[in-house]
Amino acid sequence: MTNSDDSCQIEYVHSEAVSEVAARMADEETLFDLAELFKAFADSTRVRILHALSFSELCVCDLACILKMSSSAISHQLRVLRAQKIVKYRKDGKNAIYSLDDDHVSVLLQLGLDHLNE
Amino acid sequence: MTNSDDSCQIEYVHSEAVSEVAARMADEETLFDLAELFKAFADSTRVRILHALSFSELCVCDLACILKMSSSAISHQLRVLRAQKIVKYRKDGKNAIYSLDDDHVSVLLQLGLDHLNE
DNA sequence: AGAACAATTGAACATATATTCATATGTGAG
DNA sequence: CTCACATATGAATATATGTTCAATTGTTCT
Repeated sequence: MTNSDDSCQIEYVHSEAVSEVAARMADEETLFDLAELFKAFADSTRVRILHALSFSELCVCDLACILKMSSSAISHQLRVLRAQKIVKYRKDGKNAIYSLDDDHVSVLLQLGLDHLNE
Repeated sequence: MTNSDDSCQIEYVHSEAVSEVAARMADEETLFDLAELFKAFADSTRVRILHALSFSELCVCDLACILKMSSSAISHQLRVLRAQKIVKYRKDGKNAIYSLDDDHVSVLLQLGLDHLNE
């Protein structure tokens, strides 16, 4: 006998584990936001930007120079990173000096690298 | 005088910081792989799968039940997670029982949640 | 062997997104 | 004020990606 929800045949699966896990799941909005956060790290240009900023604060032009990309492309990506509060910046004359927003960011990057090297 | 590389006007930027950072940058391949890793976390379905697996090992059908999605959709996403060695599985009769591959995964998820709650 | 089920996979479609190009804004120098 | 420059932004395009649907594989049970 299948459940009316065709994606869930409750009679056939590990119902104890399922109900326990279902009860402990964080709300969807939180997990959605978490995915949005990881999306900010999910692009090689942005990862390179963050990796560069883990060594020193830098302006848009510096980043463009280091990554050999246009300032426009960098600026678009910094917008994504700003939106997730992953980087912050201050204005210094014509320049916008960017830096990592907090320690979580370096730690996340390092943890990712650790995973790759396991 | 601008550099021949139009994305890099070395005379105008913070050349000390730029050259120091450029020297310390990890190779592009590593950073590309790091972005690929984060991509695996950059989707709300996959985040929900991983969050669920952080409580208990589960088969595809269990996950479909918990997330109220088709087994096919879940399976496609598990493929992405397997490719990054984020989840592992064992066969148990008709079922494939999935679990998180290592502790890094839970730590990454938790660190992400910490960032959201700051 | 044949039926039922779990899981996987390929193709297709719809949506999201990264870069480019053109343009706009704001700042400092002359 | 005007020019040069740094940065930001909107539109457009090309590419990547998530889900659905259909079909396949592999297992258990009779």
